[in-house]
Amino acid sequence: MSELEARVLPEATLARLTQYLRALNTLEAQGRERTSSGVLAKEAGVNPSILRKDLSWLGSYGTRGVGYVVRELAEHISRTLGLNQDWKVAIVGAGNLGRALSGYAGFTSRGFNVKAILDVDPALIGDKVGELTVESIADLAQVVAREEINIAVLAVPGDAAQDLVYVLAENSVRSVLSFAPKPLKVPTGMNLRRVDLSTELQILAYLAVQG
Amino acid sequence: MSELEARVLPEATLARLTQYLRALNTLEAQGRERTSSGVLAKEAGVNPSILRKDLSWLGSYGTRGVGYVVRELAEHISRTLGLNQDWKVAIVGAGNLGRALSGYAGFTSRGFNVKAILDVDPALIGDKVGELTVESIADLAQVVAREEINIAVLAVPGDAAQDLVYVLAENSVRSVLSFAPKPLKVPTGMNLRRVDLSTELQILAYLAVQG
DNA sequence: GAGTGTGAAACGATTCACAGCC
DNA sequence: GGCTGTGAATCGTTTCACACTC
Repeated sequence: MSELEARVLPEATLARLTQYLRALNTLEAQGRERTSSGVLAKEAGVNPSILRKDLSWLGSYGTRGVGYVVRELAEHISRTLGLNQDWKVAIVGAGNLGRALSGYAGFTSRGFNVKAILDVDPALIGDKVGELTVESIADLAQVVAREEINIAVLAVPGDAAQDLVYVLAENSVRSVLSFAPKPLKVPTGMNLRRVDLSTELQILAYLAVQG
Repeated sequence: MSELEARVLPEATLARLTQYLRALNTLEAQGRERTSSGVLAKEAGVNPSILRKDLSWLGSYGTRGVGYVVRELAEHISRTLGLNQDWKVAIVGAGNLGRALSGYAGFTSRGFNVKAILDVDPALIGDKVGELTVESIADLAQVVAREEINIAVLAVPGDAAQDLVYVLAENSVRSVLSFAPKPLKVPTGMNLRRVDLSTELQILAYLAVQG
């Protein structure tokens, strides 16, 4: 049951790097050319110590006694995260959530382009969603090839999700973000991340009871 | 040691308990009355060892050499998570995401009821979203009181989110699930959890480059 | 024999604290 | 003097392994 894959960056570091990037953009928008781990950490909502440790995975990009050059550091993190290339996203599932995600700003920024939206339901196929037209999941292979999809977002009910993971894998989609409430098995070589909204609510409920 | 010591579940355990609950429901739907840590762990996508350790926080509810009674264990986890009470949810932000969430099954199950949806934009106020009518954030205090809201879901742009956290806190909403891309400061006593969709995509992008 | 419950070991992530450099 | 970069200490989580119970 090895999760395998020699991963260069620790998972936790990876998640924070995206926050630093956002914080650096904010600082740059404010006209700041340089920053320090203290300032940046505050903006990103973490402590300076872990920030420096995280950055040390990328090599030495700061100057002792001075700090970091905002643009330089942002560029370097971007490159590390693979954000200097274009990502083509397909949304699988054209229900409420799928439709909302297809237009969601967080999904259409920084190199992520939603290129297609698909569904199984014949009643939905042909519908316009923003600039896209809902296509059939039966045509997934063609859609993936045509749009050169490299990331899929699964916004379908739990039962359908597992099958779709395999279909996507067969069509060389190797990165999937799932909103299905169930844990999914993934073929080796596929990266899957889950966002589980009802789990989040349940955790809040517990914390509220404690509070 | 002390019996009076507040027993707080580790965060990681808490997140998994919700998965066990879902797995138990699946098993119950299959007509199974009893299960073991092995079977349950497989269904929940974790290893049996951590499952037993997690359950040990709740006390001893299994039988050695036999396993667990499905319904009994589910009931016990439910109670621990505070799911035996009713939770009244307000969605703040009636854009695409807010609308989608208000009808999302994961949000309307297991004791969570979406009771209100609010926005700042006068153009949206009065709109129907499912059975709800969009109300003004200016009326938040009344809405919270009227519907006895105890959880808020923030589906607004990043800049608006921080102010809203304070407004919610002033109105005694102590649990918030935020979809804003920024880390937010929270007043003491407030529980906030974040779902950051663009971070998830960025992590996938990195993993894809690695793989 | 089967499977739980739990100390102890291993692992991983965070924080501390300071040497090194500007 | 100020701030980075990083080993060492700490803290939290997961895995192991086995005593114990049915």
